[in-house]
Amino acid sequence: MADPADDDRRRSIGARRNPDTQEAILQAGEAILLEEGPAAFSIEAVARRARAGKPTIYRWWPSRGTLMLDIYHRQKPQALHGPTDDLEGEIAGLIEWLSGYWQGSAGQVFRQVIAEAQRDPACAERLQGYATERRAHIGEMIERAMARGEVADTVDPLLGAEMVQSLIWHRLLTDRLALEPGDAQKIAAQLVRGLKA
Amino acid sequence: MADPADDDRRRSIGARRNPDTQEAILQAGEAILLEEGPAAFSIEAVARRARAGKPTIYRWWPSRGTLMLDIYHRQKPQALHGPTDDLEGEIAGLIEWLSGYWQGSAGQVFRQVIAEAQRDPACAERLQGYATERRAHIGEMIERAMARGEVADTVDPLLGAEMVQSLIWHRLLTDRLALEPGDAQKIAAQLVRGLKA
Amino acid sequence: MADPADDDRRRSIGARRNPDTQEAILQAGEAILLEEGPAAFSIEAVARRARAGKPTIYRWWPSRGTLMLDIYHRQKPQALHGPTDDLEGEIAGLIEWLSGYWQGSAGQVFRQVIAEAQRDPACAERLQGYATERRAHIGEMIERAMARGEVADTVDPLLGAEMVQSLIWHRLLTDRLALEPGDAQKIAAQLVRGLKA
Amino acid sequence: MADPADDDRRRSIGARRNPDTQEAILQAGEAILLEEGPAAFSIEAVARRARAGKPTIYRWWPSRGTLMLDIYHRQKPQALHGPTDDLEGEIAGLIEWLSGYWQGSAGQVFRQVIAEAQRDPACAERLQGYATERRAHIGEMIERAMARGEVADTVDPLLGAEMVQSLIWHRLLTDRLALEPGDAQKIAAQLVRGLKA
DNA sequence: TTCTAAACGAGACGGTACGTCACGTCTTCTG
DNA sequence: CAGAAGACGTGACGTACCGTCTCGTTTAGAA
Repeated sequence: MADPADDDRRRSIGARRNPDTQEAILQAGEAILLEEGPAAFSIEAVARRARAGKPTIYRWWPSRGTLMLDIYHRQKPQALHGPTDDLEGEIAGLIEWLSGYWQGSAGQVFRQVIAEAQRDPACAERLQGYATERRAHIGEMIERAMARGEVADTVDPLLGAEMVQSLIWHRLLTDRLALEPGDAQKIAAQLVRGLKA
Repeated sequence: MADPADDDRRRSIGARRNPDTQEAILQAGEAILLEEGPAAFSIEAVARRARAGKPTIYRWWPSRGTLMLDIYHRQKPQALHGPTDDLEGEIAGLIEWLSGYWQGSAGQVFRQVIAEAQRDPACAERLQGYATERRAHIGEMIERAMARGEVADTVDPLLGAEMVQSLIWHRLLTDRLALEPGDAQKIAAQLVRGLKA
Repeated sequence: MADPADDDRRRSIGARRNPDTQEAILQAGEAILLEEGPAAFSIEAVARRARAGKPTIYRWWPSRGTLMLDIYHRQKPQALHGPTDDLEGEIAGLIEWLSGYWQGSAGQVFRQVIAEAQRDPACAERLQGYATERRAHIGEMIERAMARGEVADTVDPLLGAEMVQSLIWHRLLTDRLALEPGDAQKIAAQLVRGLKA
Repeated sequence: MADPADDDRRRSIGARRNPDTQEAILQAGEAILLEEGPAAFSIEAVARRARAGKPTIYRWWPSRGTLMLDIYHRQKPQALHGPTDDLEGEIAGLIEWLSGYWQGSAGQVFRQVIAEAQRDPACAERLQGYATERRAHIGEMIERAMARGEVADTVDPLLGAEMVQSLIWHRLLTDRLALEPGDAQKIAAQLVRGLKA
C-alpha cells in the first residue's frame, strides 16, 4: 500500500553492492559539507539526503571520517604540473595550484578529514597513508632536481617534501590559503634557498 | 537535606565567579582528556566529573573548543630556550623541546583544539590568535639572527617562523612527533640552509 | 535561530518532573493505540506525537509495557457495582460491566499490556501486582457472600475470584467479549452453581 | 568460497519444497526460543541459525506468530488422559498434566503465541482455531459426564470447557503454573461443585 | 540590617545523532 | 525453479549529549 509512484527509488540489486547507492551517498555527503557546513555532516543527514538507509552506509564505511575521505577522493583533480628544469618553479606551481584547489570545496572537505583523524584511528590511518603517498610524490620531484644537480646531495628529499606539505596543510587549517600574486614564488624561494645569508 | 555530610561540596560564593569552580572544571576536563581520551570529552562529562552544573560551564566558555584551549593554556610549560648566537641551534632546540612537550598530554589536548577549530569558528579565532602570537615569537628569533647577519635580508622572518611552526604541527597531527637523536638538528639545518646545491 | 513562533512548546520547569509533559505522553500513547493500532505504538511514535524527547519517556518509563500500563490506568473507569445480597447477580454485573468497558479502547490497551508482559519482566511484575489486587477485590465480594451464608465454607474465595478474572481475560484475548443478553447471567450461574447434577 | 568443507550445507532440491529446510527452520526457531529467550526470536535469527534464506521462511510462514505456532505444534505431546467415570478427576488430571507440560519449553512457546496473536491477526485466527478445537475436546469430556448423569442438564459444556481453559491460560500468562500437590484437585472440585452453599 | 542580584548545583526538557537490529523486498547465482 | 545469500530502504531501538530552562540555595555588596 506504499505509494506506487515512489517506486522509482533505488532498490537492492541482489547480494551485491549497488554502485548507484554508493554514488548517491558520496554525492549527498559532498553536498551537505558544501551547502550546510561540516557541523551538519552526520551519517543520519547523509542517509536522509541520499535516500539511503543508515545501515547501508555503515556497511561500507566504518566511520564518518572514512566516508569523508572517500568524498574527498571522489573529486579527482586534474594534476597539471609537468616536469620542468626548475625546482623552485615546480614547488611554486604546486603551492599555487593546491592553494587554489583547496580554496574550493575540496579544501573544506579535507580540513574535516584532518580534524576527524584526530579522533578516529581508522581515519587517521587512511589519512596517514594518503599523506605519505603525496609526500613521496613531492619527494620524487626533489630527487629529480637532485639528479639534475640542482639540489645538494646532503638534502633529504622526503624531509623537503614534508616542508612543502606541512606548510600548505597549515595554511588550510588556519584559513590562510589565499595567496597574493608573488606569494607562492616567495615561499618556494625561501624553502629552496634557505634562510642563511 | 538529610545528608549533612555531603555539604563539603562547592557552593556559590555570591554574585561573583567562583575560582574554585573554574579550577575544578579545568582539572576535570584535563583529566578526562588524558584518562578517557578525546572521545569522552563532553560538556556533560566535564560537568559530571567537576560536580558542576552544565550552565556554569556554558556561562564561562562558549564551546567545547574554547574550554579545551583553556585547558591547554593551563598546563604552562617552562619555556627554556635562552637566546644564543646560532639560529640553527635555536631552531633545533625549539623543535626538540616542543616535540618532547607535545608527546606528553599537552600534545593530545592541542591536537583536539586544532580539530575543534575546523568546526567551531569561535575556537578557530582563538587558536588563530595563539598561533599568530607563537609565530611572532619565532619570527623575533629569526630577526635577531638577521640583525646578527646570520640571515639573508631578503628573508621574511614570519614566513620562516611559519615553516617551523607548520612542520611541528604537521608532525603532531600525523602522529610522527617522535624524533631520532639527530633529527631536530637535521630539520633545522635543512630549513636554514635550504635545498639548493 | 529556531522558529520563535514555535515557542509555545513545553519546556523544562526546572529539576522536577513536568506534569504537563507526562500527561501529553500518556495522551499521545493512548491516541496512537486507538487510532493507529498497537503495531504503530512505539516509543518513537509516542515521542513524536507528544512532541516530547525520547529520553524524557525513558526517564520515567523503563519500557513500552510499563508505559502502556500507565495509559490503561489513566482511563479511570467509574466502578459501579454496589454490594447486594446476591453473589450470582454481583458476578454477572461485574462480567457485564467489564465486558462492555473492555470492548472500548481500554480493552485494546489492556490486551497489549498482557502481550507485552510475556516479553518484558518489568511489565509482567506490574501486571502481576495489578491482577492480584483486582483478584483480591473480587475475593472480598465472595467473602461477603460467604459471611451471609451464600457460599460453602470449603470454598477458596481467591480461587473463585480467579475463575471470574481468567474467564474475562480469556474472552478479551480471544476477541470474544461481545455478550448476548443473558450470557453474563448464565456464566455467573454456572460458576456459582457448578457443573454437578 | 575456498571452503569446500562448508559444502555440506543444504541446497535446493529443485523446484520443490525441501522438507529438510522446513525441519531445520522449525528446529532452529525452537532452539532460539529455549536457549536465548523470546526476545531473541526473530525471522532474521531463525534464518541465520537454520542456515536458510529469509525469503525461504517468508515463503512458507506469513509472520513470526504463525511460525511460532508451528513450532508449538511440532512438539507433539503424548496425551494421556483416558476416559474415566469421574469428571472431577478427569479435569484435575488435565490441569495437572497441562500445568506440568507448560512449565517446560512448550509453555514458553505458547505464551509467545498468545502474545503475538494480540498484534497479528493471522496469528490470532490460527490461535482462535486451535483454542476452539481444544475447547471442543474438553467440552466432549463434559458431555460424556452429562450422559452419565454426573452433570446437570442445564449446563453448557462448552462454557464449562472454557472455564478450564481460561484458568490454565491465566496461570500460564501470569507465571503461576506451579501447583501444590492438592491444587489441581481443589480447582477441579470448585469448578464442578460451584461456590454455592 | 535588609534586600537584591548573581553564581552555583542540580536535573528535567525538546531535540539530534549515534550505532545496531530486524523488518520485508529484491536480485543473482547455484544446483 | 527452489533455495542460499545478502544488499537494500525503512524505521525502531535505547543511549549520549546538546544547549536551554527553572528551581532553590548561597553569599557579597547595595540600599
